[in-house]
Amino acid sequence: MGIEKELNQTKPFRSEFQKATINLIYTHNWLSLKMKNFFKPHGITMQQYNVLRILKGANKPLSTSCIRKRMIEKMADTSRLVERLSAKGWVERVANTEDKRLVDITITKEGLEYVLQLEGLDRYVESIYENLTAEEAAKLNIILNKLRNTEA
Amino acid sequence: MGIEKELNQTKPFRSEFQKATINLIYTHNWLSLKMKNFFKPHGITMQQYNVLRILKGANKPLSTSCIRKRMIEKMADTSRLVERLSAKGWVERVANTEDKRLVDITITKEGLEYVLQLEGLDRYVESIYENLTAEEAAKLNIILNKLRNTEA
DNA sequence: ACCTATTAAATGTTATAACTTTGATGTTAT
DNA sequence: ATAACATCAAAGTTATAACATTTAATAGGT
Repeated sequence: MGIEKELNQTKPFRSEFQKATINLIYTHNWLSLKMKNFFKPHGITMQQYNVLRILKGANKPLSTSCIRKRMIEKMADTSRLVERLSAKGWVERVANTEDKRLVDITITKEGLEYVLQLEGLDRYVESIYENLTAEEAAKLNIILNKLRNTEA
Repeated sequence: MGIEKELNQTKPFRSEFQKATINLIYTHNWLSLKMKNFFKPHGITMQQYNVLRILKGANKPLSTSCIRKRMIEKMADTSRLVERLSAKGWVERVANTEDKRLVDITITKEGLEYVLQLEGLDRYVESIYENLTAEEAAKLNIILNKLRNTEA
């Protein structure tokens, strides 16, 4: 049964494809609720954390649009998201000298410390997946990539 | 590579679990963008469609909280969602006589016609999954259910 | 019967995702 | 060189998801 039961569904799914659609949305919801609750006491949203991690990983200034391209969930609103991070003192914005349309965004020392302080996240993520073996997680990754038609 | 490449990521993932987390969020986003674009020309959101389908499947009046429990994405705001459906003439609200706290919500004839008119959705969903075999979709469902620790 | 706790729906509020427009640069083709 | 087009960030607007509060009704314990 699984998902049908959780949604009180009376009729079986028409196909495994239809079921997978519901299952993906439902599981994403289940997962992101957990993640959100993890981040909440730290005073940061998943999106904001994502941007800080991108800047940390890049190790160089990135433009707003460049950040958006790398975000897990693309947002039309990256400008204001960065604005909020800047208000918290976690990033700095400097106009790019070569292309005046661009704004170079850098993570500050405070922002870096903030991200590092959240390292407990990795352990938390592992704990979420306690029901799956590494092989199953790998299989999941392969199937999701194949679904989106990219190489595994 | 797969997801790392799509996000311009420089460093590999720490584990298949971490990768699966990103992959689930990213794939959900990819999927729901497709779904949203499918629904948009029909003047309805995924959430609203979900509620109409729940009412169609139930074949009897359901209370607001009952609908919320069956929704793929639970919303605190089901009251107002139903209100919007009612404004469009797709559902009707009647106070429950036995328990006056409850509101019985029924799908109207117009709402039913509206849902039926969207049946092309099934074909569209199948087309999204053209990269996966039915076996792979089934495997995906089993892994997702196991992740959430429900029977497959 | 009475008090308390619980449940349901609606409402008020806030933050933000989604969409659109604007204005400033930059690029390309003629 | 210039016109047409493309790109980028920011700002305006709107709809709504998220959170908290309110009001009403019911259930449960004494």
